[in-house]
Amino acid sequence: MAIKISFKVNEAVFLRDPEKSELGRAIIKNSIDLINNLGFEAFTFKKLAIEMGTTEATIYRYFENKHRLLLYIISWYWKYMDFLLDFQLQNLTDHKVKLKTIIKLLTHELPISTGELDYNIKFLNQIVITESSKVYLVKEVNEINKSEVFKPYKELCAKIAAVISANNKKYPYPKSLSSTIIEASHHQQFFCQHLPRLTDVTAKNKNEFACLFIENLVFGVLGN
Amino acid sequence: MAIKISFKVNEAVFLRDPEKSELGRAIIKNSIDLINNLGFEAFTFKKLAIEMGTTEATIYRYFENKHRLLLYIISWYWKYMDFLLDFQLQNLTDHKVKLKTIIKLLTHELPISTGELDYNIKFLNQIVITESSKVYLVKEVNEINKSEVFKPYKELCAKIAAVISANNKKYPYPKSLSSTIIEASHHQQFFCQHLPRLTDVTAKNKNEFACLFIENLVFGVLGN
DNA sequence: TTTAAATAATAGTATTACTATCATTTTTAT
DNA sequence: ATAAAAATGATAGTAATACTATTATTTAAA
Repeated sequence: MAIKISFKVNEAVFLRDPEKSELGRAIIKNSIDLINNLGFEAFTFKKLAIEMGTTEATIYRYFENKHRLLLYIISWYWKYMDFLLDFQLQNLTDHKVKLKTIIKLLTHELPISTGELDYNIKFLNQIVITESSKVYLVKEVNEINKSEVFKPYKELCAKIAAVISANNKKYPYPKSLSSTIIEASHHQQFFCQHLPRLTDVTAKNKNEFACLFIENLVFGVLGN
Repeated sequence: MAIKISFKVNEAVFLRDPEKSELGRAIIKNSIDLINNLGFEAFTFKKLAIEMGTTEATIYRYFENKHRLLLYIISWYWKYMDFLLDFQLQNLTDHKVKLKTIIKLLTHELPISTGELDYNIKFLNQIVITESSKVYLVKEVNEINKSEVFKPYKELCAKIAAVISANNKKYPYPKSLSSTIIEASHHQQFFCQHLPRLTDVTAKNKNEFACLFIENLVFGVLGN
Protein backbone atom coordinates (compact mmCIF):
# COMPACT_ATOMS: atom_id res chain seq x y z
CA MET A 1 0.00 0.00 0.00
CA ALA A 2 1.46 3.29 -1.09
CA ILE A 3 1.39 6.21 1.32
CA LYS A 4 0.14 9.51 -0.12
CA ILE A 5 2.43 12.26 1.01
CA SER A 6 1.05 15.68 1.77
CA PHE A 7 2.10 18.65 3.87
CA LYS A 8 0.28 21.53 5.45
CA VAL A 9 1.53 24.78 4.02
CA ASN A 10 0.87 27.98 5.97
CA GLU A 11 -2.66 29.28 5.26
CA ALA A 12 -1.40 32.78 4.55
CA VAL A 13 0.13 31.48 1.32
CA PHE A 14 -3.14 30.54 -0.39
CA LEU A 15 -6.76 31.72 -0.53
CA ARG A 16 -8.18 28.20 -0.82
CA ASP A 17 -6.13 25.16 0.19
CA PRO A 18 -5.05 23.40 -3.01
CA GLU A 19 -4.45 20.11 -1.15
CA LYS A 20 -8.15 19.86 -0.38
CA SER A 21 -9.53 19.42 -3.88
CA GLU A 22 -8.78 17.58 -7.08
CA LEU A 23 -8.66 20.90 -8.91
CA GLY A 24 -6.32 22.42 -6.32
CA ARG A 25 -3.86 19.55 -6.67
CA ALA A 26 -4.12 19.82 -10.44
CA ILE A 27 -3.20 23.51 -10.19
CA ILE A 28 -0.01 22.64 -8.29
CA LYS A 29 0.85 19.73 -10.53
CA ASN A 30 0.37 21.74 -13.72
CA SER A 31 2.16 24.77 -12.25
CA ILE A 32 5.23 22.68 -11.54
CA ASP A 33 5.20 21.38 -15.11
CA LEU A 34 4.61 24.80 -16.64
CA ILE A 35 7.04 26.81 -14.50
CA ASN A 36 9.69 24.23 -15.31
CA ASN A 37 8.83 24.64 -18.97
CA LEU A 38 8.55 28.38 -19.32
CA GLY A 39 10.51 29.72 -16.36
CA PHE A 40 8.78 31.73 -13.65
CA GLU A 41 8.89 35.06 -15.50
CA ALA A 42 7.04 33.79 -18.56
CA PHE A 43 4.60 31.70 -16.51
CA THR A 44 1.12 33.24 -16.20
CA PHE A 45 -2.22 32.18 -14.71
CA LYS A 46 -3.75 32.50 -18.16
CA LYS A 47 -1.33 29.99 -19.68
CA LEU A 48 -1.82 27.70 -16.70
CA ALA A 49 -5.60 27.88 -17.06
CA ILE A 50 -5.44 27.04 -20.76
CA GLU A 51 -2.97 24.21 -20.13
CA MET A 52 -5.30 22.55 -17.64
CA GLY A 53 -8.57 23.44 -19.34
CA THR A 54 -9.94 25.77 -16.72
CA THR A 55 -10.19 29.55 -16.35
CA GLU A 56 -8.00 32.25 -14.90
CA ALA A 57 -10.71 33.21 -12.39
CA THR A 58 -10.65 29.73 -10.92
CA ILE A 59 -6.92 29.89 -10.24
CA TYR A 60 -7.27 33.32 -8.67
CA ARG A 61 -9.64 31.73 -6.16
CA TYR A 62 -6.72 29.59 -4.94
CA PHE A 63 -3.85 32.04 -5.11
CA GLU A 64 -3.62 35.81 -4.94
CA ASN A 65 -0.92 35.88 -7.63
CA LYS A 66 1.81 33.80 -9.20
CA HIS A 67 4.36 34.79 -6.57
CA ARG A 68 2.17 33.22 -3.88
CA LEU A 69 1.82 30.10 -6.00
CA LEU A 70 5.61 29.84 -6.26
CA LEU A 71 5.87 30.43 -2.52
CA TYR A 72 3.45 27.55 -2.02
CA ILE A 73 5.51 25.23 -4.20
CA ILE A 74 8.77 26.20 -2.51
CA SER A 75 7.22 25.91 0.97
CA TRP A 76 5.98 22.49 0.02
CA TYR A 77 9.52 21.58 -1.01
CA TRP A 78 10.99 22.84 2.27
CA LYS A 79 8.46 20.75 4.21
CA TYR A 80 9.15 17.74 2.03
CA MET A 81 12.89 18.17 2.54
CA ASP A 82 12.33 18.45 6.29
CA PHE A 83 10.32 15.23 6.21
CA LEU A 84 12.94 13.40 4.13
CA LEU A 85 15.59 14.57 6.55
CA ASP A 86 13.75 13.22 9.59
CA PHE A 87 13.17 10.00 7.73
CA GLN A 88 16.75 9.50 6.57
CA LEU A 89 18.45 10.63 9.78
CA GLN A 90 16.33 8.34 11.93
CA ASN A 91 18.46 5.51 13.35
CA LEU A 92 21.68 7.28 12.42
CA THR A 93 23.89 8.00 15.41
CA ASP A 94 27.15 9.21 13.87
CA HIS A 95 26.90 12.96 13.45
CA LYS A 96 29.30 12.98 10.55
CA VAL A 97 27.21 10.42 8.71
CA LYS A 98 24.14 12.52 9.45
CA LEU A 99 25.72 15.59 7.92
CA LYS A 100 26.85 13.67 4.87
CA THR A 101 23.31 12.37 4.43
CA ILE A 102 21.98 15.92 4.57
CA ILE A 103 24.47 17.16 1.98
CA LYS A 104 23.59 14.27 -0.30
CA LEU A 105 19.90 15.16 -0.01
CA LEU A 106 20.55 18.82 -0.79
CA THR A 107 22.76 18.23 -3.79
CA HIS A 108 20.97 15.42 -5.57
CA GLU A 109 17.61 14.95 -7.14
CA LEU A 110 15.06 14.19 -4.47
CA PRO A 111 14.40 10.50 -3.90
CA ILE A 112 11.00 9.49 -5.23
CA SER A 113 10.70 6.10 -3.65
CA THR A 114 9.46 7.33 -0.28
CA GLY A 115 5.78 7.40 -1.17
CA GLU A 116 3.26 8.22 -3.82
CA LEU A 117 3.57 11.77 -5.07
CA ASP A 118 1.30 13.82 -7.29
CA TYR A 119 4.09 16.05 -8.47
CA ASN A 120 6.95 15.63 -10.90
CA ILE A 121 9.87 15.58 -8.53
CA LYS A 122 12.50 16.16 -11.21
CA PHE A 123 10.76 19.36 -12.27
CA LEU A 124 10.26 20.41 -8.65
CA ASN A 125 13.96 19.96 -8.10
CA GLN A 126 14.77 22.10 -11.12
CA ILE A 127 12.35 24.80 -9.98
CA VAL A 128 13.92 24.88 -6.53
CA ILE A 129 17.37 25.36 -8.07
CA THR A 130 16.33 28.14 -10.42
CA GLU A 131 13.39 29.89 -8.78
CA SER A 132 13.47 29.39 -5.01
CA SER A 133 15.41 32.52 -4.12
CA LYS A 134 12.83 34.62 -5.97
CA VAL A 135 10.31 33.97 -3.20
CA TYR A 136 12.27 36.06 -0.71
CA LEU A 137 14.38 38.34 -2.93
CA VAL A 138 11.50 40.79 -3.24
CA LYS A 139 10.77 44.27 -1.93
CA GLU A 140 7.88 43.00 0.22
CA VAL A 141 10.00 40.42 2.06
CA ASN A 142 9.42 41.99 5.48
CA GLU A 143 5.66 42.11 5.00
CA ILE A 144 5.54 38.53 3.75
CA ASN A 145 7.78 37.36 6.56
CA LYS A 146 5.33 38.67 9.17
CA SER A 147 2.81 36.00 8.23
CA GLU A 148 5.38 33.32 9.06
CA VAL A 149 5.38 31.79 5.60
CA PHE A 150 9.16 31.39 5.66
CA LYS A 151 8.95 29.25 8.78
CA PRO A 152 9.52 25.96 6.92
CA TYR A 153 12.79 27.32 5.52
CA LYS A 154 13.86 28.56 8.95
CA GLU A 155 12.99 25.22 10.53
CA LEU A 156 14.91 23.29 7.92
CA CYS A 157 17.82 25.65 8.42
CA ALA A 158 17.68 25.19 12.20
CA LYS A 159 17.50 21.42 11.88
CA ILE A 160 20.61 21.30 9.72
CA ALA A 161 22.30 23.82 12.03
CA ALA A 162 21.72 21.44 14.94
CA VAL A 163 23.54 18.65 13.12
CA ILE A 164 26.34 21.06 12.28
CA SER A 165 26.67 21.97 15.96
CA ALA A 166 26.66 18.30 16.89
CA ASN A 167 29.66 17.84 14.63
CA ASN A 168 31.55 20.70 16.21
CA LYS A 169 30.18 22.24 19.39
CA LYS A 170 32.55 25.19 19.15
CA TYR A 171 31.68 26.24 15.61
CA PRO A 172 30.21 29.75 15.95
CA TYR A 173 28.04 30.03 12.80
CA PRO A 174 25.83 26.92 12.51
CA LYS A 175 22.78 28.70 11.07
CA SER A 176 24.71 30.77 8.55
CA LEU A 177 26.63 27.70 7.45
CA SER A 178 23.32 25.90 7.16
CA SER A 179 21.67 28.57 4.99
CA THR A 180 24.87 28.90 3.00
CA ILE A 181 25.04 25.22 2.11
CA ILE A 182 21.36 25.18 1.19
CA GLU A 183 21.81 28.14 -1.14
CA ALA A 184 25.20 27.00 -2.43
CA SER A 185 23.74 23.58 -3.26
CA HIS A 186 21.29 25.27 -5.58
CA HIS A 187 23.78 27.75 -7.02
CA GLN A 188 26.50 25.25 -7.69
CA GLN A 189 24.04 22.92 -9.39
CA PHE A 190 22.79 25.81 -11.51
CA PHE A 191 26.31 26.91 -12.38
CA CYS A 192 27.33 23.35 -13.27
CA GLN A 193 24.43 23.23 -15.69
CA HIS A 194 24.69 26.67 -17.24
CA LEU A 195 27.83 28.60 -16.23
CA PRO A 196 30.41 25.90 -15.52
CA ARG A 197 33.33 28.34 -15.49
CA LEU A 198 32.04 29.60 -12.15
CA THR A 199 32.79 26.12 -10.80
CA ASP A 200 35.49 23.46 -10.91
CA VAL A 201 33.21 20.84 -12.40
CA THR A 202 34.69 18.35 -14.84
CA ALA A 203 33.11 16.18 -17.50
CA LYS A 204 33.49 13.20 -15.20
CA ASN A 205 32.04 14.44 -11.94
CA LYS A 206 29.10 16.46 -13.26
CA ASN A 207 26.48 14.71 -11.15
CA GLU A 208 28.56 14.49 -8.02
CA PHE A 209 30.28 17.84 -8.16
CA ALA A 210 28.03 19.96 -5.91
CA CYS A 211 28.03 17.20 -3.32
CA LEU A 212 31.81 16.85 -3.35
CA PHE A 213 32.37 20.58 -3.11
CA ILE A 214 29.90 21.14 -0.27
CA GLU A 215 31.16 18.14 1.69
CA ASN A 216 34.73 19.36 1.40
CA LEU A 217 33.61 22.84 2.42
CA VAL A 218 31.59 21.77 5.44
CA PHE A 219 34.07 19.29 6.88
CA GLY A 220 36.82 21.76 6.08
CA VAL A 221 35.37 24.46 8.32
CA LEU A 222 34.14 22.10 11.00
CA GLY A 223 37.38 20.13 11.09
CA ASN A 224 37.12 16.39 10.54
CA MET B 1 41.40 66.65 -9.81
CA ALA B 2 38.78 63.94 -9.51
CA ILE B 3 38.93 60.97 -11.86
CA LYS B 4 35.68 60.03 -13.55
CA ILE B 5 35.25 56.30 -13.38
CA SER B 6 33.62 54.43 -16.22
CA PHE B 7 33.70 50.88 -17.56
CA LYS B 8 32.98 49.31 -20.88
CA VAL B 9 30.08 46.92 -20.60
CA ASN B 10 29.63 44.29 -23.32
CA GLU B 11 27.83 45.76 -26.33
CA ALA B 12 25.35 42.90 -26.46
CA VAL B 13 23.77 44.21 -23.25
CA PHE B 14 22.52 47.51 -24.69
CA LEU B 15 21.20 48.90 -27.97
CA ARG B 16 22.84 52.29 -27.52
CA ASP B 17 25.74 52.78 -25.11
CA PRO B 18 24.41 54.68 -22.08
CA GLU B 19 27.91 55.83 -21.09
CA LYS B 20 28.13 57.87 -24.27
CA SER B 21 25.42 60.43 -23.61
CA GLU B 22 24.07 62.59 -20.81
CA LEU B 23 20.68 60.96 -21.27
CA GLY B 24 22.17 57.47 -21.19
CA ARG B 25 23.95 58.15 -17.91
CA ALA B 26 20.73 59.66 -16.54
CA ILE B 27 18.90 56.45 -17.44
CA ILE B 28 21.37 54.39 -15.41
CA LYS B 29 21.44 56.82 -12.50
CA ASN B 30 17.65 57.00 -12.28
CA SER B 31 17.28 53.25 -12.78
CA ILE B 32 19.51 52.58 -9.80
CA ASP B 33 17.45 54.96 -7.68
CA LEU B 34 14.14 53.57 -8.87
CA ILE B 35 14.98 49.86 -8.74
CA ASN B 36 16.25 50.40 -5.22
CA ASN B 37 12.98 52.14 -4.40
CA LEU B 38 10.45 49.86 -6.02
CA GLY B 39 12.27 46.55 -6.35
CA PHE B 40 12.98 45.08 -9.77
CA GLU B 41 9.55 43.46 -10.21
CA ALA B 42 7.62 46.71 -9.79
CA PHE B 43 10.14 48.74 -11.79
CA THR B 44 8.99 49.61 -15.33
CA PHE B 45 10.31 51.72 -18.19
CA LYS B 46 7.15 53.83 -17.99
CA LYS B 47 7.79 54.74 -14.36
CA LEU B 48 11.45 55.42 -15.14
CA ALA B 49 10.52 57.67 -18.05
CA ILE B 50 8.10 59.67 -15.92
CA GLU B 51 10.64 59.90 -13.09
CA MET B 52 13.26 61.42 -15.37
CA GLY B 53 10.92 63.44 -17.55
CA THR B 54 11.43 61.54 -20.79
CA THR B 55 9.45 58.95 -22.70
CA GLU B 56 9.30 55.17 -22.73
CA ALA B 57 10.34 55.10 -26.39
CA THR B 58 13.58 56.87 -25.57
CA ILE B 59 14.56 54.28 -22.99
CA TYR B 60 13.71 51.47 -25.38
CA ARG B 61 16.30 52.95 -27.72
CA TYR B 62 18.95 52.19 -25.10
CA PHE B 63 17.77 48.83 -23.74
CA GLU B 64 15.70 46.03 -25.18
CA ASN B 65 13.92 45.48 -21.87
CA LYS B 66 14.30 45.95 -18.14
CA HIS B 67 16.15 42.66 -17.72
CA ARG B 68 18.91 43.95 -20.01
CA LEU B 69 19.04 47.18 -18.05
CA LEU B 70 19.52 45.22 -14.83
CA LEU B 71 22.17 43.13 -16.54
CA TYR B 72 23.93 46.35 -17.51
CA ILE B 73 23.88 47.63 -13.92
CA ILE B 74 25.11 44.34 -12.50
CA SER B 75 27.81 44.02 -15.19
CA TRP B 76 28.91 47.51 -14.32
CA TYR B 77 29.14 46.47 -10.67
CA TRP B 78 31.20 43.38 -11.54
CA LYS B 79 33.61 45.52 -13.53
CA TYR B 80 33.78 48.10 -10.77
CA MET B 81 34.46 45.37 -8.22
CA ASP B 82 37.18 43.97 -10.46
CA PHE B 83 38.75 47.42 -10.69
CA LEU B 84 38.56 47.98 -6.92
CA LEU B 85 40.15 44.61 -6.40
CA ASP B 86 43.11 45.38 -8.65
CA PHE B 87 43.45 48.72 -6.95
CA GLN B 88 43.35 47.42 -3.39
CA LEU B 89 45.46 44.30 -3.96
CA GLN B 90 48.22 46.26 -5.65
CA ASN B 91 51.31 46.38 -3.44
CA LEU B 92 50.00 43.61 -1.20
CA THR B 93 52.24 40.56 -1.09
CA ASP B 94 50.79 38.42 1.68
CA HIS B 95 48.18 36.15 0.11
CA LYS B 96 46.21 35.90 3.32
CA VAL B 97 45.97 39.68 3.55
CA LYS B 98 44.88 39.74 -0.08
CA LEU B 99 42.07 37.30 0.58
CA LYS B 100 40.95 39.22 3.65
CA THR B 101 40.88 42.39 1.58
CA ILE B 102 38.68 40.67 -1.01
CA ILE B 103 36.26 39.41 1.62
CA LYS B 104 36.04 42.87 3.15
CA LEU B 105 35.22 44.32 -0.27
CA LEU B 106 32.52 41.72 -0.92
CA THR B 107 30.80 42.05 2.43
CA HIS B 108 30.80 45.80 2.97
CA GLU B 109 29.36 48.77 1.22
CA LEU B 110 31.56 49.70 -1.69
CA PRO B 111 34.09 52.41 -0.96
CA ILE B 112 33.15 55.69 -2.63
CA SER B 113 36.37 57.56 -2.20
CA THR B 114 38.13 56.06 -5.20
CA GLY B 115 36.87 58.55 -7.73
CA GLU B 116 33.93 60.58 -8.87
CA LEU B 117 30.88 58.46 -9.53
CA ASP B 118 27.58 59.30 -11.16
CA TYR B 119 25.71 56.58 -9.36
CA ASN B 120 24.45 56.18 -5.81
CA ILE B 121 26.78 53.51 -4.54
CA LYS B 122 24.68 52.64 -1.50
CA PHE B 123 21.70 51.90 -3.73
CA LEU B 124 23.87 49.98 -6.18
CA ASN B 125 25.10 47.86 -3.32
CA GLN B 126 21.57 47.15 -2.19
CA ILE B 127 20.51 46.25 -5.74
CA VAL B 128 23.42 43.85 -6.08
CA ILE B 129 22.41 42.10 -2.85
CA THR B 130 18.76 41.75 -3.76
CA GLU B 131 18.60 41.61 -7.55
CA SER B 132 21.89 40.37 -8.97
CA SER B 133 21.03 36.68 -9.11
CA LYS B 134 17.96 37.51 -11.19
CA VAL B 135 20.17 38.31 -14.17
CA TYR B 136 21.19 34.68 -14.60
CA LEU B 137 18.38 32.76 -12.87
CA VAL B 138 16.27 32.90 -16.01
CA LYS B 139 15.15 30.39 -18.60
CA GLU B 140 17.18 32.10 -21.34
CA VAL B 141 20.49 31.87 -19.44
CA ASN B 142 22.18 29.71 -22.08
CA GLU B 143 21.18 32.06 -24.88
CA ILE B 144 22.30 35.12 -22.94
CA ASN B 145 25.55 33.46 -21.96
CA LYS B 146 26.48 32.94 -25.62
CA SER B 147 26.97 36.67 -26.09
CA GLU B 148 29.58 36.66 -23.31
CA VAL B 149 27.75 39.15 -21.14
CA PHE B 150 28.56 37.13 -18.01
CA LYS B 151 32.27 37.46 -18.70
CA PRO B 152 32.84 40.17 -16.04
CA TYR B 153 31.38 37.86 -13.41
CA LYS B 154 33.50 34.96 -14.61
CA GLU B 155 36.62 37.12 -14.62
CA LEU B 156 35.98 38.40 -11.12
CA CYS B 157 35.38 34.83 -10.03
CA ALA B 158 38.63 33.68 -11.66
CA LYS B 159 40.58 36.53 -10.09
CA ILE B 160 39.39 35.65 -6.61
CA ALA B 161 39.96 31.97 -7.35
CA ALA B 162 43.59 32.75 -8.15
CA VAL B 163 44.08 34.35 -4.74
CA ILE B 164 42.37 31.36 -3.13
CA SER B 165 44.79 29.03 -4.91
CA ALA B 166 47.72 31.20 -3.83
CA ASN B 167 46.61 30.65 -0.23
CA ASN B 168 46.44 26.91 -0.63
CA LYS B 169 47.86 25.34 -3.77
CA LYS B 170 46.24 22.01 -3.01
CA TYR B 171 42.71 23.25 -2.54
CA PRO B 172 40.68 21.55 -5.31
CA TYR B 173 37.72 23.94 -5.70
CA PRO B 174 39.01 27.52 -6.04
CA LYS B 175 36.40 28.68 -8.54
CA SER B 176 33.44 27.15 -6.74
CA LEU B 177 34.65 28.59 -3.45
CA SER B 178 35.01 31.92 -5.21
CA SER B 179 31.48 31.93 -6.63
CA THR B 180 30.16 30.62 -3.33
CA ILE B 181 31.66 33.44 -1.29
CA ILE B 182 30.43 36.02 -3.78
CA GLU B 183 26.90 34.67 -3.59
CA ALA B 184 27.04 33.99 0.14
CA SER B 185 28.20 37.55 0.77
CA HIS B 186 25.01 38.79 -0.82
CA HIS B 187 22.76 36.20 0.78
CA GLN B 188 24.09 36.59 4.27
CA GLN B 189 23.79 40.37 4.04
CA PHE B 190 20.21 39.98 2.82
CA PHE B 191 19.37 37.48 5.54
CA CYS B 192 20.92 39.71 8.22
CA GLN B 193 18.66 42.52 7.07
CA HIS B 194 15.43 40.62 6.55
CA LEU B 195 15.53 37.01 7.79
CA PRO B 196 18.07 37.04 10.64
CA ARG B 197 17.05 33.63 11.93
CA LEU B 198 18.77 32.14 8.88
CA THR B 199 22.01 33.53 10.29
CA ASP B 200 23.88 33.81 13.58
CA VAL B 201 23.93 37.59 13.52
CA THR B 202 23.69 39.44 16.82
CA ALA B 203 22.65 42.97 17.68
CA LYS B 204 26.30 43.87 18.17
CA ASN B 205 27.93 42.52 15.02
CA LYS B 206 25.26 43.42 12.46
CA ASN B 207 27.60 45.32 10.14
CA GLU B 208 30.51 42.94 10.48
CA PHE B 209 28.65 39.66 10.51
CA ALA B 210 28.84 38.62 6.85
CA CYS B 211 32.55 39.45 6.82
CA LEU B 212 33.27 37.47 9.99
CA PHE B 213 31.34 34.46 8.78
CA ILE B 214 32.89 34.37 5.31
CA GLU B 215 36.42 34.88 6.66
CA ASN B 216 35.97 32.04 9.12
CA LEU B 217 34.55 29.88 6.33
CA VAL B 218 37.28 30.58 3.81
CA PHE B 219 40.26 30.23 6.14
CA GLY B 220 38.55 27.23 7.68
CA VAL B 221 38.51 25.30 4.40
CA LEU B 222 41.86 26.54 3.20
CA GLY B 223 43.57 25.95 6.54
CA ASN B 224 45.29 28.93 8.12
C1' DT C 1 -33.74 17.56 -0.94
C1' DT C 2 -32.73 22.07 0.02
C1' DT C 3 -28.89 25.03 0.70
C1' DA C 4 -24.39 26.34 0.35
C1' DA C 5 -20.13 26.19 -1.85
C1' DA C 6 -17.24 25.62 -5.87
C1' DT C 7 -16.56 26.10 -10.65
C1' DA C 8 -17.27 27.69 -15.49
C1' DA C 9 -18.22 31.19 -18.71
C1' DT C 10 -17.92 35.62 -19.86
C1' DA C 11 -16.76 40.39 -19.66
C1' DG C 12 -14.20 44.19 -18.45
C1' DT C 13 -10.21 47.38 -16.67
C1' DA C 14 -5.72 49.23 -15.75
C1' DT C 15 -1.08 48.36 -16.46
C1' DT C 16 2.84 46.37 -18.83
C1' DA C 17 5.77 45.58 -22.55
C1' DC C 18 6.51 46.69 -26.30
C1' DT C 19 6.53 48.86 -31.87
C1' DA C 20 5.78 52.53 -35.18
C1' DT C 21 5.56 57.16 -37.02
C1' DC C 22 6.86 61.65 -37.61
C1' DA C 23 8.36 66.22 -36.15
C1' DT C 24 12.07 68.58 -33.86
C1' DT C 25 16.42 69.25 -31.87
C1' DT C 26 21.33 68.23 -31.51
C1' DT C 27 25.59 66.58 -33.33
C1' DT C 28 28.87 65.65 -36.99
C1' DA C 29 31.03 66.01 -41.37
C1' DT C 30 32.16 69.02 -45.27
C1' DA D 1 28.28 77.79 -42.09
C1' DT D 2 25.38 74.45 -43.78
C1' DA D 3 23.68 70.07 -45.15
C1' DA D 4 23.15 65.48 -43.66
C1' DA D 5 22.78 62.27 -40.11
C1' DA D 6 21.66 60.92 -35.66
C1' DA D 7 19.20 61.40 -31.35
C1' DT D 8 15.22 62.75 -28.92
C1' DG D 9 10.29 63.97 -28.03
C1' DA D 10 5.52 63.51 -28.76
C1' DT D 11 2.00 60.72 -29.80
C1' DA D 12 -0.46 56.60 -30.98
C1' DG D 13 -1.38 51.99 -31.02
C1' DT D 14 -1.33 46.76 -29.93
C1' DA D 15 -1.10 42.41 -27.62
C1' DA D 16 -0.42 40.43 -23.30
C1' DT D 17 -0.58 40.58 -18.25
C1' DA D 18 -2.66 40.92 -13.92
C1' DC D 19 -6.19 41.29 -12.11
C1' DT D 20 -11.93 42.05 -10.52
C1' DA D 21 -16.83 41.33 -11.14
C1' DT D 22 -21.14 38.98 -12.50
C1' DT D 23 -24.05 35.39 -13.34
C1' DA D 24 -25.16 30.66 -14.53
C1' DT D 25 -24.30 25.92 -13.55
C1' DT D 26 -22.54 22.04 -11.25
C1' DT D 27 -21.12 19.57 -7.06
C1' DA D 28 -21.02 18.63 -2.21
C1' DA D 29 -22.92 19.00 2.59
C1' DA D 30 -26.73 19.45 6.08
